[in-house]
Amino acid sequence: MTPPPIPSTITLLQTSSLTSVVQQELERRIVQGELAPGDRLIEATLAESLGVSRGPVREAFRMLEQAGLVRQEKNRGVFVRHVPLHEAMEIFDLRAMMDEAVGRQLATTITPEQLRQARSMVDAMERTVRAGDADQYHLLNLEFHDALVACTGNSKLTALYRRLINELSLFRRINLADSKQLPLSASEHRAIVKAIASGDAEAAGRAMRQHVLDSKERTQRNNTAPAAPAVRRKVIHA
Amino acid sequence: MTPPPIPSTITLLQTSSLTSVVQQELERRIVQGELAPGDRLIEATLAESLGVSRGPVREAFRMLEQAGLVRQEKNRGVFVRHVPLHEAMEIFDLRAMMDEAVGRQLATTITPEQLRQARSMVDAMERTVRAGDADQYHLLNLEFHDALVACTGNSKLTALYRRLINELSLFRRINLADSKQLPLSASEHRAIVKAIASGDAEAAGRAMRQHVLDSKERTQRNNTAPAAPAVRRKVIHA
DNA sequence: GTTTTGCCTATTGTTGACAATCTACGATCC
DNA sequence: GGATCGTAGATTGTCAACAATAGGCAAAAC
Repeated sequence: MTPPPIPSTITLLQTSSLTSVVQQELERRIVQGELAPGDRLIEATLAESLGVSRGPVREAFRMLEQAGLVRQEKNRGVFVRHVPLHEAMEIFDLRAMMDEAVGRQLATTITPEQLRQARSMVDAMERTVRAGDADQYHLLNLEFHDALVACTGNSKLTALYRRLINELSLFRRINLADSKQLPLSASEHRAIVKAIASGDAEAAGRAMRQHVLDSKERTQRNNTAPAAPAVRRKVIHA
Repeated sequence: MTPPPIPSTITLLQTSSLTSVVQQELERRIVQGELAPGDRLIEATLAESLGVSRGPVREAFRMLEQAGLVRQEKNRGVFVRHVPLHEAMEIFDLRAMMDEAVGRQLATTITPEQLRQARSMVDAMERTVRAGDADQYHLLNLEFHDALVACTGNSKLTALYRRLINELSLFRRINLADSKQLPLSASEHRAIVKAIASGDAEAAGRAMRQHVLDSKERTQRNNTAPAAPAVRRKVIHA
């Protein structure tokens, strides 16, 4: 009778359990930085603030743990995970691997429509560079890479890629990169799209791989103690 | 007073919650095939048979869901996941990617001890080939590749790799491969170790990649309908 | 003054009960 | 005979209560 009974409401009730809602909300808070690495998540507090009981919260914790966003210590609690530098480096290596494969594949399989979208995203990034808006650039950068991965149609790859990006967001000073380096990053994006458009798989793969490894390099440098000349700091192991 | 209070017992109690035990047990049953794709897991039944309440079972379900081993339909239940051919192919592509990177890296970083172990595993596999024990070969094969990945020291990579292998075990007829092909697979392993030992990164990467892609190819062939000569089947999209 | 010991509180681990939903089966109607 | 509806049983979703553990604080011992 009611033509469009707002199917979104139906699917919402069919798919959304309290657990999944809590999981998504916590994931959002963690990835966006509202909850910082090391923060402790208290079941009862969260449950009350979200208006649910502890059960769904605990189940959401178990999901986030598998996703690598929190760490659970028995009888002690749940903490937002701390991603150390060396693990961030590992993740960059994995990204380099994946993005190289993405570039290679897209060089031969990308559609005109996808190419058009990629170009418009690069355009948008160049505009934010000129505007000097580093935060916005960071967002567009994530979207750009995510879109390219999604273009491959490999859902497994896409899912794993997104997880890695999520985890990487737990690494502290990831992109306080000087705004000096934005133009460089943007031009690399331009080159990537060009290589893909040219249909040269090897070149596209190389461009993607190198872009990620450059990003890794920059992160490495920005997070390595400048090491005061003659003084060596005491190293504290976690 | 008690000299060795069996520290394993202590760590066991410190780390093991009912949830984690249930999770491990279910994972074992699924990966080893005791629970087959499509099987329904009933909370109350499992809880009773394992001697726990439904809470820990539900939490374990949530973990297994994130690991890709089960699928949860709201209000309908939890089912062992069905990995369709196309997804298995995606996983093989991811493995090809990862193993190529593993080969490249190990060519320059493998230690003499690790090399010795790899060789002894290849020896063992060749013995099972001569004995015609396909099941045992399959096990050793998994161990061999797992060991190589672990040798890289990249824990993130290792964890993801293991997850993919786990999921792949949900793909039905994965290795009913004719025992005719075992010698071929074994000789490829020999070649891989040789390439790694030679220190030639490119060659080692190629050998690993090709080995996985061959495996993918064989799986593809074994699972594609023989296609009655002149008749073309209607394709059903999921 | 320092260390040890024993409580006390906050929080997590686990359980059982209740409410909501789905599935199957049989009765009713056409 | 076939389709629709309604009811019953089984199963999941959610909750609140109980048990067990960890961490802090104060009193006692030295």
